[in-house]
Amino acid sequence: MARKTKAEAALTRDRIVTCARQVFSREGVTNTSLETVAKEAGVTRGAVYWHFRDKADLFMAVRQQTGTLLRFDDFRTGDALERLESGMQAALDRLRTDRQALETYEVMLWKCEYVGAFAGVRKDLMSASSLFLTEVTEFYEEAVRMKQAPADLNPALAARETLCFYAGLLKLWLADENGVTVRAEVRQLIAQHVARRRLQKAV
Amino acid sequence: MARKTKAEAALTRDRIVTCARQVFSREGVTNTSLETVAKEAGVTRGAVYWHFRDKADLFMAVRQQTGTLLRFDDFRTGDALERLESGMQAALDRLRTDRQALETYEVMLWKCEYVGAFAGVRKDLMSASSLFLTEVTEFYEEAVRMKQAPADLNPALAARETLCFYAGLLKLWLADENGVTVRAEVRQLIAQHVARRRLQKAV
DNA sequence: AGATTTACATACAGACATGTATGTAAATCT
DNA sequence: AGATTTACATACATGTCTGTATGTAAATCT
Repeated sequence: MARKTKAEAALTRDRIVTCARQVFSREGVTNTSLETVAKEAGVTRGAVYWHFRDKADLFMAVRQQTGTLLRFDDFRTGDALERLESGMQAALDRLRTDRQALETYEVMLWKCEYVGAFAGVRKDLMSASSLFLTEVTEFYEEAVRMKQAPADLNPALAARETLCFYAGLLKLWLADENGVTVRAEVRQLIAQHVARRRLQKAV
Repeated sequence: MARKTKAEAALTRDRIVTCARQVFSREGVTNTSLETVAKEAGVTRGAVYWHFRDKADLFMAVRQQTGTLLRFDDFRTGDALERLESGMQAALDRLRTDRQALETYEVMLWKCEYVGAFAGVRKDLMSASSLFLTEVTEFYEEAVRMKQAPADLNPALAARETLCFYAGLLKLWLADENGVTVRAEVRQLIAQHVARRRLQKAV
């Protein structure tokens, strides 16, 4: 077949990744055949195997194309607790407005089996969790220093609770298509979670 | 082949379910072939198809064999917040001590793709979440009535936050094999989560 | 401008899974 | 005790997916 330009090849690759995400989201990662992905992208499996070693590799590309959902360093204004809240709000906002992010995370949290070649991905996710812990612990430390949080707040432990909250929120939000459990009230939920860590005036 | 007694048949069925759980846990639900399950159980696929319609049906049986992790009605002593905490502590305790529960929940949360025939199971999980919300909301309502929680606590919203916390905790606990993120401190985490809802004395 | 890659499409080989149909001997029913 | 089910094992028919090997024309390199 006629060789494509580098730029064209890059487009092909991108199309494959995009289609892979959609097919993964429809049929689940394991049930997805590379043939289906290829057809959807208007190429043959040859192209897929040219750009990616196997399905796991393609899955990695899907994740990278979307990138990280939660990026605290995008928020540099406000106190530590405000930045924490903004970060989480932005993450959940992105799920609402960015279909690509929505699909990617639904695949990661509900439509992927972390076994075999994918077991490593789970380690990745846990690394991301560790990073989250580090950052949020710092937020809480700062909040305590600045007297915005009670002095007896244990930053590391509080950060772990926030991690659980965030992880569960993501997972439930994605499954809650009817908005009955959490989707309708995400903003309040996040706000409340952070507010509960703020130092209360004596009653 | 020689026909088995009703009791023997029941044992066979149970063995198949048990082995299915183990194989699911090793290889993931989708990657598991009924042939593998059958071999592991010392039978042929014939036996599997006799007892179960298909893999989804078998998966349901695996879930039912383990049952519900969180059962608040096992705890009838103490105030509402104590019962809430006991319930969650017991659930996480069970994961530690009950290998069957551990495997089942690891399969459900990390090794199953909720697509196709399994999409319905996800609805199930969301129904369980709704039930959780109902129960926990009642706990918080009671806590407010009894002045154990601040009067301005919104029970429904607080329950949703607790649901997120619990869901995330389960998921992270299962993945945290090294105990670096949450496993080492579950007890404190749960205690802290509930304690934060308790009415604080004025500072 | 010629040599060399590249970016795929096509073809091949093999494994594996599923569902059903059929057989059968013993358990259970009447 | 005979008729009927039951609890499987066996056999069959079929589809699907994977990975690799090979072909090729145009892009890129020199």
